[in-house]
Amino acid sequence: MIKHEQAIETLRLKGHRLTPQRLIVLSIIASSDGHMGVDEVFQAAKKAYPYMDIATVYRTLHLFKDLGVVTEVAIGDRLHFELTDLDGHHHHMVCRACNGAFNLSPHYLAEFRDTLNKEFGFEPDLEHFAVTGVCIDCQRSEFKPKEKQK
Amino acid sequence: MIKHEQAIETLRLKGHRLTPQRLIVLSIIASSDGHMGVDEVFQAAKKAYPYMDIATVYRTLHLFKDLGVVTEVAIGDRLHFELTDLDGHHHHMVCRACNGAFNLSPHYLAEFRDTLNKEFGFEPDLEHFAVTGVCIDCQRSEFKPKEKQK
DNA sequence: TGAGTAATCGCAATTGATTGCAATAACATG
DNA sequence: CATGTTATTGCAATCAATTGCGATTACTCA
Repeated sequence: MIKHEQAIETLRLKGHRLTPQRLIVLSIIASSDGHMGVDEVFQAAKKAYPYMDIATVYRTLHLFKDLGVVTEVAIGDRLHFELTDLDGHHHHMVCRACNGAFNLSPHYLAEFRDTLNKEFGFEPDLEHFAVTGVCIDCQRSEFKPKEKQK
Repeated sequence: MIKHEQAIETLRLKGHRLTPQRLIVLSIIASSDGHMGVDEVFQAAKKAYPYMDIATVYRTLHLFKDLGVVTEVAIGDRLHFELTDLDGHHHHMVCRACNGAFNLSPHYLAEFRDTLNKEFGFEPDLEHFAVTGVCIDCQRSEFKPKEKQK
């Protein structure tokens, strides 16, 4: 759990307060291996601290995101968060048919970034990049138009 | 206004009804040269048809999007729509500092698509693609962290 | 042309996410 | 350790977007 410690240190260094709410949210995200939906985080946090408020969860996750501690991923039409993968960033391919998320190594985006830089001077946000599409399995099982998860 | 007619034909062919609400929303989008915010469309539509409901605007825009008549672009944290650029698709680079949207020709994405296809069998949705980042002007005028428009 | 039917609409309620504000509590300083 | 300052919280209100449902209306076919 070294990442956990590093994240706390980052908070202190940037002058943010170490509140129990923040530590709880951090430990929840850190103890999950994949990405978590906001409500998942909220429900888990309420178990540890019953007064936890959904607004605090959102504010905390956004703070962590701005600090680079967590990464935001849009899955379907909902926000998900995961601990930032410090050594070995990865991106996501999200299937709009099954909502599955697949990792994509940054290597595949490097060329694209270079081109935008050279041609337009545009610096794209590709650190936390997710591209939607249809995965190979859902392409095979003759594609049914998207259905909302609820 | 040939696009306008084509869009109406598309509606009929797919068995959708030609309601005044749909025709109004279509003409509003068609008469704008760029992309419009949902509320912009709504306000304009109410002038032509005072009973127009915001839910109808959203449903109509989503229908048009599914039919490929309009293209959805996320600018900042809000949805925008524009008539689909049939001959000569383009994508967007959206600056998160000034919220400006710049066109990007599909050529720059072709390579990326090919790679995902070959490596993973993943078919990305790049027809209506927008990448956020910081434009060249905002990079120069020493970058101020994002501020929400409201 | 008129009646039947299913798509669509308007309204109200709901959802996920954000924000204003007064009360609270984390940290710095003495 | 006590006190003051200010960030942060909890709550409620709000926002953009979506949805359920009964009423309406566009279209089909006799």
